[in-house]
Amino acid sequence: MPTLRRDARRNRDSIVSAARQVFASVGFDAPLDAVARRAGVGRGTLYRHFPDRHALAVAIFEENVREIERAAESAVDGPGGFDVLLRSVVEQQVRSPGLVPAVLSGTETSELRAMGVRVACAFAAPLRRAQEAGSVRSDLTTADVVVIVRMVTAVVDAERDEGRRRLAAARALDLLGRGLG
Amino acid sequence: MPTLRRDARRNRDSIVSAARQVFASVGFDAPLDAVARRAGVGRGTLYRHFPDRHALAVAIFEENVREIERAAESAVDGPGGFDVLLRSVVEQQVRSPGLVPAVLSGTETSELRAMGVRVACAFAAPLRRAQEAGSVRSDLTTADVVVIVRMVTAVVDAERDEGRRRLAAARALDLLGRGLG
Amino acid sequence: MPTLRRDARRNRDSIVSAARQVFASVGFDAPLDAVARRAGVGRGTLYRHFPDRHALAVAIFEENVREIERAAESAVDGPGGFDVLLRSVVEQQVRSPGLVPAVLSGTETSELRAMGVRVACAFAAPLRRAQEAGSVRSDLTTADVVVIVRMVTAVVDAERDEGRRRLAAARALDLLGRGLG
Amino acid sequence: MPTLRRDARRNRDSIVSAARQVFASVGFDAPLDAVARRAGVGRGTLYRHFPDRHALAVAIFEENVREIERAAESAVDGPGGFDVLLRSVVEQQVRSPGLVPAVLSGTETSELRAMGVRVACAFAAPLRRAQEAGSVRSDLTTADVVVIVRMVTAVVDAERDEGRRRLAAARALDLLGRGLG
DNA sequence: AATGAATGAGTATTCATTCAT
DNA sequence: CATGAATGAATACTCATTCAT
Repeated sequence: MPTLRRDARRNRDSIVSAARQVFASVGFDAPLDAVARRAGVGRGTLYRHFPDRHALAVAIFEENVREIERAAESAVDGPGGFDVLLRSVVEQQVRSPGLVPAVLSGTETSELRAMGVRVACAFAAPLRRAQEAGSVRSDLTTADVVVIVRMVTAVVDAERDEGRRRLAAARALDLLGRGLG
Repeated sequence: MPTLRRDARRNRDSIVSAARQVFASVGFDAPLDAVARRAGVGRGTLYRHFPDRHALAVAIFEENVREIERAAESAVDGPGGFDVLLRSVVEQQVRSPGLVPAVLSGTETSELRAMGVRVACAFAAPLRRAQEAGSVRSDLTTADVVVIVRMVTAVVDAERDEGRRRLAAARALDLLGRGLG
Repeated sequence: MPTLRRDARRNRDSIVSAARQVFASVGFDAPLDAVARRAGVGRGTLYRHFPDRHALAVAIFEENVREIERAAESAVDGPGGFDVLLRSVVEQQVRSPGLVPAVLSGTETSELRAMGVRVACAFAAPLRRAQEAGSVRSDLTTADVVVIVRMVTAVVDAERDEGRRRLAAARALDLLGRGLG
Repeated sequence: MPTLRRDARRNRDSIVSAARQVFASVGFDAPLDAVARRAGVGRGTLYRHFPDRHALAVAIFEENVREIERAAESAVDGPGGFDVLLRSVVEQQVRSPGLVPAVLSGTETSELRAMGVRVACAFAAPLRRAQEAGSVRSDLTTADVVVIVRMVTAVVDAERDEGRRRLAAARALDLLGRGLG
């Protein structure tokens, strides 16, 4: 469905946005009704756009991934691009609570797996440049980057309050950056 | 309940063990019925021992924490004790899948918080010794250790198969140990 | 609506034909959506032509009844006309599966009742001729003919496959024709 | 489940009885809620006993078939046993409206097929005796008997009112008994 | 006029929790 | 005490019908 009627598009967007908020405050197992209500649409409309909860998670992540891809394109230049990109991804996680269970329960899904690949790809160039500049160890792969994001996200998601989430993220990045030794 | 009739004790243990298995294979949101059935007890019995799902999670973690405390006591001696202890905790996570949602959804609970503290305490002496020996950076706190465990667990729990979980754990520990730079 | 714009007419026909197929394969309680989709029209169009499921059933039966009336006109001549007509009606049932629930649930409707009357009328002349020739017992009424059709239909509709439906019809007609004694 | 707790048994029976009434007055597609309500039990109880609508139909038919089997046992004696048995089955249909859709929609099911076989078996001895006495044509099989029952049932179920149902049954039996010729 | 998006009432279904046996 | 039957609130989901485009 590349082209969607204007109003349908608006509804779809409302729903995804509502899902973000509801999942953030109630959890990923929130009633889908609550999502529909907050989006201001009927049950059926929700179901038309997203046949199940998982489809909703995919849509949310899709937006996140796209944002990461955009960030990757802007940040390609210097050797510090990797760090900037990583921090922007972490910041995204700080502001998007409640999605970890979605990731975990859906690891199997090919869609989510594909998104992981896209995130890895987005990091490819900046990572290479940083490694060439010597600011990142040379055996780090893009798969490792995804792992790193996952680690930070886990720490972040242990907190509710945004400020504390940001603090937790910083500490996690610090531990990761300098190593334990 | 320090003293429990022998058979009641056996029931309780069956239930916790069943809960481990069920949560591992179905997920933490499995029907409690499934737990009771696998434990071979009636609904009422499960209910008598554990008023709700959370109590079950606490009981499971209680066993885990106790195991950690035991490991901490055995490993106090050398400067490598910290590393050994950390690895044993990680190994425990490798073998206990499906509990992350429990941790995440229950972070607020005082019981779980208390267990975090106990884990931190268990690490206190080994950590201090490792820092004195210079094998671990001196600004690392026991709270950081809990954070580290959380990070590794998140990576581990992205996999189902035990072998892959162990591999994932190793990579996460490697990233953490040597740092990104 | 005797006069209908050419394209509207085509739409209407597509819908009735689609309804036949869908009711046959899914059952009379199939979603009307499925009918619209198979007809290649929008929901609204289906709705314009047929305000509800019942109207659709009526339209299908209307075609059937008209076919019976045509058959009756061609077969008026000989004393065997009754038998030929009855067999052609039965053959129609063999080829139109899934309509029994429609008949049953809609017995009350005046439209369907009227159609029953039309079927009875179609049989009037052939029946009289057959009775005069002595090949059909004289106390048989046209109402009985409708009953007979219903009986055969019930037996036919217990089968899915067209071949078996035809076989079942033959057996039912045989039982009816020769009596049990 | 050969032995069922006394109260559970009572509930089960209430449900089947309620289902009979509800299906008779509302139709086989009545909301299951209505059945539960009329039985005076909760939704869950209905589901515990009967996982779906079909299971309910099977239970109803089971009672019917058992009644037929009992009738068959009492009526074995004379050559008129066949006729008596057939009439008692027809009378059962007269008093159990609304089940035809159930039969039709479930023809495929092995349970229902098995019940058809049981009905056929019940008729075996009486049929043989009647054939030996010459009161029933010799090529009639027990499968034909099931067909006959189906035919009568179809005619009966075209009426709502019990009196008219009985009348319709009589006419159908008459047509069948004497044949059309 | 045709389309298909939106609506929401109606129904199915699950499962935590209570309670009779 | 243990059991598992019963309950019903909560939730999922479908689909007839309306209506904006």
